[in-house]
Amino acid sequence: MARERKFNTVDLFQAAKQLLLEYGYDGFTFSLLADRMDVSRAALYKYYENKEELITDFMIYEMELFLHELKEIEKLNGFDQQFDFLMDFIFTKTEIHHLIKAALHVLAKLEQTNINKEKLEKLPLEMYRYLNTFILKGKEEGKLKSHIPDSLIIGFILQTVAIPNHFGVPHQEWVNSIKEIIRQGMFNNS
Amino acid sequence: MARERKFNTVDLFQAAKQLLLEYGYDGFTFSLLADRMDVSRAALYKYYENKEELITDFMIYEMELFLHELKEIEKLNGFDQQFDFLMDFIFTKTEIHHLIKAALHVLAKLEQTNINKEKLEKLPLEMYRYLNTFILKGKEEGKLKSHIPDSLIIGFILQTVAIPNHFGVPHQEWVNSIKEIIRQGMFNNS
DNA sequence: AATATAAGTGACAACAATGTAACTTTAAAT
DNA sequence: ATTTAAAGTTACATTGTTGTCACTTATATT
Repeated sequence: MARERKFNTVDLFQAAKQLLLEYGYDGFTFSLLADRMDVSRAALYKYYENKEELITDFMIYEMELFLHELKEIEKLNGFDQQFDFLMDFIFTKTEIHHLIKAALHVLAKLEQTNINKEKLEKLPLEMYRYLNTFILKGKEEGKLKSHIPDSLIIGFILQTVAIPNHFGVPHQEWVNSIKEIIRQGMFNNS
Repeated sequence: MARERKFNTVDLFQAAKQLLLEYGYDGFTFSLLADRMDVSRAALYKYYENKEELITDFMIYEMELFLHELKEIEKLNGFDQQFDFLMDFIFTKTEIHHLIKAALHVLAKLEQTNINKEKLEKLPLEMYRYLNTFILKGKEEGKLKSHIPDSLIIGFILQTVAIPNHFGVPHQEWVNSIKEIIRQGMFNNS
């Protein structure tokens, strides 16, 4: 008994993602999104009470997807292979880093009453906890230095994707160098 | 023959800095700044044509200050001491990292006509060039691995200040661990 | 004391985003 | 064919920022 929908949620999130990466959280508006979806602005209000709710919904979707894909790591044996997988994986998902940052930005402003707040707060922690088991494995296998805090190891690895390649070093060389620094540092052994 | 000024540029920049870090570039408004300075909004327009001009002026001031203080590094002898100085220095100036990011954000939107554009573009490069001589020294002394791109080494070091310390690791342990990772990596030698 | 002039203010129009309410359209169910 | 209800649109009031202009205030110079 209802009319056909002009757009689906996945397409909407796709467009929202592009706009968020292009304009940032503050630059993102319903007008922009409505235009891009060829739909009236008011139509969006049928599904989302406001910008916050739409964006938090989108972020939860995006981070769950990321976490789901990350779990492929379990299929690999041994820490070394998993380390390589993780590094390559996050470099195919550089956007997630920006989105997580945006998520923190949103969280700071979020109304206490927002339904999504709790869920959105949990997801980064879940990711950390998940990666933590990976770190633990590395330490148990004697691969990772045991005296370095787990959270720093995780943060360090995730942060590398945000290093700006101002001078256009070729991607593979860039990634390989980063892996080497993480593994053995940038100093020569003396 | 003129009335006394209610505020000076340094105080203004101080307030602007706080507001920028608190609200981000987009959240920063003349109303906010005027309120904080106990001055009418229109008064600000006597000195700056718009938000862009004020913020770019401020950023140039801030980055020049940073660069100036960084040059203390020249008083130290040998790469090892300079490395330590640099690491400690950027950790006393974590805001500069956010400001540089904001600067890039501004640059992207800046009108071609903006007088400050050229100058603002040059400063990060100047900083890179300056740090580059430091990197070169490390390579010449045989301390730094010569096959890792200079720009990555610099970016890597600068980026470490942005790693979020979600779990509140004590500052000194945090910084020391970062130094160790940068120097020798997070893997055990095998 | 008079004056010139920079410093500062208040008020206005223009613009854009937000959220809502009354309306129209479409298609499935009866 | 009629009804029903969700999908979508148009139009409006509200809010806040922006930039500008005419105006007032204060002070150094004459």
